Amino acid sequence: MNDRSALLPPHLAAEGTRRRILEGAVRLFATQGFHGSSMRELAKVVELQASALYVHFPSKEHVLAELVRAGHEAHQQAIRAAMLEAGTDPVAQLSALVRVNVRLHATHPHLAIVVNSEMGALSPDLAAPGLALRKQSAALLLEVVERGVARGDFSARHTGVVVAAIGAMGLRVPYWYSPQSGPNIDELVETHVELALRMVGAKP
Amino acid sequence: MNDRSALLPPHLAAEGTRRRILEGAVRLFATQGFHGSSMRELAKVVELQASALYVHFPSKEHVLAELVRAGHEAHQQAIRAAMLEAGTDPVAQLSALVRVNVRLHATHPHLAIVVNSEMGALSPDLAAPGLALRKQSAALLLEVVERGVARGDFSARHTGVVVAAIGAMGLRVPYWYSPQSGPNIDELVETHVELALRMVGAKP
DNA sequence: GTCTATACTATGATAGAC
DNA sequence: GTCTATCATAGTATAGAC
Repeated sequence: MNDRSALLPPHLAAEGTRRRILEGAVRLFATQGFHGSSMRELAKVVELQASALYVHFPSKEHVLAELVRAGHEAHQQAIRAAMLEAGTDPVAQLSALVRVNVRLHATHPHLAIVVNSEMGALSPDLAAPGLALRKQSAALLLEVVERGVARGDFSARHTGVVVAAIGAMGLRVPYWYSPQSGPNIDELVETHVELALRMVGAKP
Repeated sequence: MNDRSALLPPHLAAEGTRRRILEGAVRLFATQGFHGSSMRELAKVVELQASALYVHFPSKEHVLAELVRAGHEAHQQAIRAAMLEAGTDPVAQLSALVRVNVRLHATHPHLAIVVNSEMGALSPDLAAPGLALRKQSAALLLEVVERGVARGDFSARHTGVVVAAIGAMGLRVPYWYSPQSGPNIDELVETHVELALRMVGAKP
């Protein structure tokens, strides 16, 4: 987790105070958790009175919901773009998915942590859209791997476990990676691509 | 996460009401988080009044601390036993570490989730012992992999990233795995061993 | 849009009877 | 060891002035 990395994806539709609130919230929620952060704390970070927050968001939960929504949207958009460029080769498709997933998690660690760790604090209604996108991404990764196995490009046997493991290593990146004390982001990404290809048993 | 799996490791030194409190707490903290659970909720789960909890633990934080302590101790004990049986072969050592790590996470999912997700809620004093054990386990895994590379058994290049990825896939197991809807635990464990060996580029 | 003031509730924790 | 009753504080959220 690096303090200088982008807090929010660049295309997030929020400006001025609303954006500053979201930036404060993503840092607070990532480090202390949603339930471990209060509206008063958030107000202090953004240099407002707590009551002023309610002009921009109807509740604390809606602040989290907006972060989770933005995170999932950025993720889905990145995946979609990557897949369009990847062609039909399973090796290229898997590489593209891992590449974009790890890069996003490494460049937006706070948001990734909030999306991954704090989504359970949302009511079912507010969590549903994110869960749907998540399911979709997982299914896409599984399809790519199973198609690779069917074509003979990959040799993995328990594809469900392999896909979970590939997802896991990307998911955990924001919890340990720092561009200061490790490889740069390009090396991190390409190492993960190489790992994923080994995990599915891609023909060398 | 499976409701019927063991909530606490069998050797935990707690009986009677104290143990029931810890069992209720590990379920509550795993599903709602430490800050998302109240002492009144915990009391209701254990069928006590909230004030009775303070006879057994001086504070809510100490309940969490005891869970975290027990989790780390069980983990370290299991790793130690596995390494003693593994001999000097890096392949056998890495296999043993992954095997025991994944098995523990799969058989005690609630405790694993609490240890991994809620430790940040502890004050530095109460978190320190756990952090030390964690660092030790991570260092051991890194040593095994680097020794394997030095001996020519493994071919991995960025060992730090590879070790983080191997740890990540084990860490995430309790968040997705269910013995009902997937492979049994033995298959899960052996699949992870195979994945880890592929990740480090073990000679076939 | 932001402020001050405040309502209302939930929370961690304690006191004292049994 | 557990109960009822209670305290003190912190929490989310609202009202109304500017």
